[in-house]
Amino acid sequence: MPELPEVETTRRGIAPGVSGRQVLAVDVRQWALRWPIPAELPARVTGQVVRGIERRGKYLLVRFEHGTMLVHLGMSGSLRLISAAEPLRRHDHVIWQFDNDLSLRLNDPRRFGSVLWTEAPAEHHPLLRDLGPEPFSEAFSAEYLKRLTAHRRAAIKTTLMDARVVVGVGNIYASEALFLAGIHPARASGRIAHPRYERLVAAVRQVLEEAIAAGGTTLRDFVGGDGRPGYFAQQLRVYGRASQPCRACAAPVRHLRQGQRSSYFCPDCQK
DNA sequence: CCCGATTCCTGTAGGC
DNA sequence: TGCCTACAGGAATCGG
Repeated sequence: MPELPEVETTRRGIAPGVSGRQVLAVDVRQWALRWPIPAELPARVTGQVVRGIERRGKYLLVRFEHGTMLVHLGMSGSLRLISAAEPLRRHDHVIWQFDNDLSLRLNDPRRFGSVLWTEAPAEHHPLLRDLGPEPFSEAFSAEYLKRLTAHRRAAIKTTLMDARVVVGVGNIYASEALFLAGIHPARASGRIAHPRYERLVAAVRQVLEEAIAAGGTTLRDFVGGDGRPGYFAQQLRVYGRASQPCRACAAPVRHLRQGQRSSYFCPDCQK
């Protein structure tokens, strides 16, 4: 599922093929995604040259001279850069045609993704404005987490997945990071000592780095910009491994439901 | 302010 | 074999 590593993998996969290229046409076949695609987007983007592609949290920012296109992959979305001659697939919702005979295609069976357009500074966009720090930035620190959660009773797993706290960490990597940090997913975030937050910050970074290196995690839909799946699923320590032995201590991994979401943890390694 | 529940969507797996 | 239900999950939004 597209969390930070999958979005970053996508960015790295498509950036070389689209940066500096001109958009010849935009074909929207399904306007109703998580948010409606702005009606003016094809006209705004057509004819412009891609200046570069950045990432903010799970959003891709496609920079043009006169604005920024925001792309979010939701939970089943993928972007592939392929030959313009390739036949369309089911759930290919948006097709960008470039001047190098390549086309970028957004495929999203569940349509939780979004494609938006803004001419204001992108960081002012309502969907980006309240985002927390990037996990690899200095702003994401034990001090920051400790202060932010001082009086919070919500479970740390839920807190980690809140994009206002830190961006990019979804359901899979939240479970993985908490395992690495030795913290129980249901522990109240306000009751975690500073040294344990130090471990958590390092764990979040470690698991995201490992996943990026593996090209992301593919459980079902995800493919990178080149159409290949990610291979981090094989390295998952607890996610999806209920009743299988913990890779550290062999105790059976447990499953827990937190706010309609599945969490996985080792009852011996995580307190 | 905080926090948990609900909501959008489709494909798939499991039960009977 | 086929029907039905549960589940997967990012994240905005709503209600307490």
